[in-house]
Amino acid sequence: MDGFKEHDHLSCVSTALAAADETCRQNGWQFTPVRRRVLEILLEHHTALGAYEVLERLGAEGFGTKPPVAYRALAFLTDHGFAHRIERLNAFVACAQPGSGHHAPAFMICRSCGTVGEAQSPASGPLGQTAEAAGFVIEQAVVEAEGLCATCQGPSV
Amino acid sequence: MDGFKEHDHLSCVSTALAAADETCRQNGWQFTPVRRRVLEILLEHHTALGAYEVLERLGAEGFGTKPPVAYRALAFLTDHGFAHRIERLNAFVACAQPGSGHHAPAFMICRSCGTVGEAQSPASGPLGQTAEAAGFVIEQAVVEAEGLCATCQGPSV
DNA sequence: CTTCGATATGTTATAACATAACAAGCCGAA
DNA sequence: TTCGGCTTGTTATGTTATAACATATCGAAG
Repeated sequence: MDGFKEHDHLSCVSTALAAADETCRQNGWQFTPVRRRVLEILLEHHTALGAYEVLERLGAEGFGTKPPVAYRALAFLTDHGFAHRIERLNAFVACAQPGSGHHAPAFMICRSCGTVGEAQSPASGPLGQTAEAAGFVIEQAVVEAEGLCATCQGPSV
Repeated sequence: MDGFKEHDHLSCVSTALAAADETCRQNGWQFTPVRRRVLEILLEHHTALGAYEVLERLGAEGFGTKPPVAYRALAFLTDHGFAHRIERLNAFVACAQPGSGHHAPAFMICRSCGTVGEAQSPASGPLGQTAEAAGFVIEQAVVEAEGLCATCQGPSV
């Protein structure tokens, strides 16, 4: 599910939650209430949320109100591949490909509607070649494209 | 000059400064003392510097001591292609390809020595294809690979 | 030469993002 | 039942970034 297409968002959410549940159970990770709730919050939209926005929601629902509460849950989710940090925005999105054996993600950020789409990363490609030529070993890559999604390009295009 | 290879750093610096001088003159941009000095500071190393590190240097040299002084000079440099912001590090590097008609840069960040190398961005490549298929128009892309440069891989490799 | 507008520099103050360090609760295994 | 590991919560602070306003510089129009 890439967030740009119209889709059944309810099933999109429930699929992701179920996948997280399942993965956690299999690995012995604790999918606690805060963690689950933060994932749900991220899943509500296909846009990225700042840690403080998430925190505000948590606080309003009776969870802790201090930054570490949000940051820790977000760290859990990103560490285990249930969410991603978008460096460009200092914000977080739910992973759009729950359960897909992980993958170096690349993102497309619509500057108009804020939707963040996820794609496979160009692990090979020109950068990989340049890196190889330089003897540089890539361990992790941030690939974030900003632009306009099809919907936001409007009728004039 | 890619920062990973050994090189004549003095000429590396002077080339970049001369290119900036020249480009500014041609375009009627003011290459003022703060701006020039900030570029010099960034050029001292092939690593990224935080805005506050730059600011500290400026303050010690009689320039302003408050954040906007550094941020404005850095904005000037990045806006005109003399430096780049590295999102991953919330920091800035001098552009390694002064004068090269610009270019969507991709970066290789060595997590050991901090050196930031610059390459051409994979404008085409897998992400470009995915974007095109989705009707997403890429306006700008952040591509930052983190890993180990050849030197820092040590003899064991 | 002076006054005006554009640009640049500097300041104060505050916003936004992030983490270290410690205390308390929960829960399963010894 | 108590010990150890993990999770949650807190206080306090650190780091990165910008808005808004004051001052200065300088060339062009008057």
